[in-house]
Amino acid sequence: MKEPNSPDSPLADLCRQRGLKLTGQRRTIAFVLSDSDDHPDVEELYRRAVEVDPRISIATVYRTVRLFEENGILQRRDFGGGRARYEVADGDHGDHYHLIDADTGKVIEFENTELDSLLEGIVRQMGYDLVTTRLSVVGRRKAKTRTRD
Amino acid sequence: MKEPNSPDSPLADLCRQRGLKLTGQRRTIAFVLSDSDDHPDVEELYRRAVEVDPRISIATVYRTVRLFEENGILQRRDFGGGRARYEVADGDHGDHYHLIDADTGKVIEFENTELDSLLEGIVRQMGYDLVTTRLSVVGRRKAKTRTRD
DNA sequence: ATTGCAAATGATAATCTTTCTCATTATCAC
DNA sequence: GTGATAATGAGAAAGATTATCATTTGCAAT
Ligand SMILES: [Mn+2]
Ligand SMILES: [Mn+2]
Ligand SMILES: [Zn+2]
Ligand SMILES: [Zn+2]
Repeated sequence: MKEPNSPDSPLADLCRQRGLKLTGQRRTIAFVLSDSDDHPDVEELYRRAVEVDPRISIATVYRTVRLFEENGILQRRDFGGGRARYEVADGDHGDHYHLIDADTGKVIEFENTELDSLLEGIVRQMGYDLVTTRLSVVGRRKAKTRTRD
Repeated sequence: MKEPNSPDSPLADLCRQRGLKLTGQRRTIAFVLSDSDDHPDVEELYRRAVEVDPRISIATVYRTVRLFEENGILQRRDFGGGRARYEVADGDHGDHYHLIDADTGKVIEFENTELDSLLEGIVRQMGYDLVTTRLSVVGRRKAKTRTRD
């Protein structure tokens, strides 16, 4: 039987670069993650992975996101819904923050270098080196025009 | 049997002001919270409450912190340890942020008005009103002097 | 002070997310 | 290809929080 030899996803390559064993399941999950530009939780990743390869278990998804996070491939996020959410570390965009729409739950990303350096400076002034910034703001869309009753 | 008529804690008064029924358990939990200046989780609150009044259950502590949070009396915090932590809203100090020592887990509070207004401005510029800021930074203490091996 | 009723409590079961266990399977260096 | 080793699948287990329900309690009206 011939292998189609389809090119691996960027994350699968990263996986190999880190010396991690590249199993079929990891290849699938890496592909799904490379293909995502949102912030899926494990349940959602599992759904997407099963569509690519049905012989995958949710236990492996849990294991894989943990492995990828420990190896700097993924970033874990907490938007307060009780389940961890993930996104690719160093995708096309670098470090960024998240604004969550209070009414819809929609996640909007933003960057701000002034915020970066302000936080860095505050922490330094307190005698610490900044390791991690965990920041998300919840906002409600401003009504630009008053809606009539 | 005469009641000592001990004065209620600030939080118990707040509880009454909000029209919440002031049970013995709530009085105890309110006292414990008023007496705390750290960020205890429910398990820890339960331990402290039991020392004041042993006839209290952890279910009631869970219920009460939720009630207090819904009524703006408590603020829930997430420092990433898997359990929610609580502190009095509008204690002697107003809104503040948290720096967590990466090595010891110690929580250090800080305020910064520049940070307040920068976040407010960023969110406004994106067309939203700021509802909640969820921010904690993890830092590692800077070694001021090199320790010899 | 007593009564009555709605609300709160205690004990424990259930839920939800994540991790662990262990027998089976697959990867990859040789 | 073979073998050592690591990964997987299925389900149990863990840990935090919420739900259930019979019993108790606060408190407002009498
Ligand atoms: Mn989801
Ligand atoms: Mn604790
Ligand atoms: Zn993001
Ligand atoms: Zn605090």
